[in-house]
Amino acid sequence: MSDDTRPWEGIFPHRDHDHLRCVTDAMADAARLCRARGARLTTLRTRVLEIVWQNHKPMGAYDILAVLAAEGRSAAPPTVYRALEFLLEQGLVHRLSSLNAVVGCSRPGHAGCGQFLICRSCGNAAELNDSAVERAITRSAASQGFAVQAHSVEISGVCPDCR
Amino acid sequence: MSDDTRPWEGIFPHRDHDHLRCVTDAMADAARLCRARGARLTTLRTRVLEIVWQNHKPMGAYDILAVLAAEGRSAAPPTVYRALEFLLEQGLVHRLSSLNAVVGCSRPGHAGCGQFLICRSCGNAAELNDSAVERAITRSAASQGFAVQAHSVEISGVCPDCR
DNA sequence: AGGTGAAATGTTATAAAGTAACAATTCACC
DNA sequence: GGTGAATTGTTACTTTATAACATTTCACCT
Repeated sequence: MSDDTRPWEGIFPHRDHDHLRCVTDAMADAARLCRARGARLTTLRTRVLEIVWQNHKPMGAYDILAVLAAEGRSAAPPTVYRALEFLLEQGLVHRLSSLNAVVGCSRPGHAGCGQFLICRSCGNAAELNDSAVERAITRSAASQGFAVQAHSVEISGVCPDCR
Repeated sequence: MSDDTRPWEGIFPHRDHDHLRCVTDAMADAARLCRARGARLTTLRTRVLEIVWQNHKPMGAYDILAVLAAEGRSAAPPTVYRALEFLLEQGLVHRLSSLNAVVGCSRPGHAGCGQFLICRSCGNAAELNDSAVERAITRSAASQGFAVQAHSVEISGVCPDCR
């Protein structure tokens, strides 16, 4: 079964996973996608994306701002919100509205907006992309005659490592 | 098939539905549930619930505050947030984090936290309670070894009336 | 009925999250 | 190198939410 036909399920970030790999992959994906689209992944936007990818914990705009400020970079709220706006448009990060925070997209360039498992203990979040969930939601809305434009699924609980 | 075994699907609020009935039912349910639980549904909390039920549009805390203030009642943000905290605990309203707003629970006293269809055109929101969606989410989380404590499903689009 | 303590509400102040508006700078393109 | 659009800097502000403490109300007891 090819990677494109099998529903992609995702994995909760393990305590001992190779996170450097997460970061380098994410940055490489971002660069590739933006180049292909003619979107400008500037220094600032790159840095904000790196900060978001520091770990798998959803990060608030003001957390990002604090990191930028600590680096001596001139930064105010709009600096961060505009960079995030770009990254959201490009599908490089996702916004978790239940946390007022963003997290790196683990599968940029692919369709679907994912489901998010958020651990209340360690704070990590995992992006799933379960086609059964997507289908159930699409069907449920369709049964009401409702035209879906976007949806968010945010699941709060305790991850395997923390149990 | 009884009402308890059939998955309850919900209905998007129709333009011409009998809204007075929505309100009286909701207030009666709330009174009954709180009495049964020994929870104190005070005058203020009752009034806030009525305001939330004015219509099917999710309402922000400061919108509620404005209504209370217009009625001459002494009100500040904590007044509203505390009333909402109570109503949320009792499952009488739901919070839609994508809108920073709350909406009346259309099936108080029943399990499940529902899925929400939010119309971008008219602003109305409908609570569904699709067991297929619930099941898909539960399974998806379980496949990751993730213990679900709560989840939210917020679906944005266009309702049947607005199409 | 009056006393008592916990729950609820009032009040003031402040924190946290997000945006508007305009100036300065950078960058792709010519 | 010149030009205009996109990006970033900067200031000020709006919206959303909470902390802390004072006051009032209410169920419960005697």
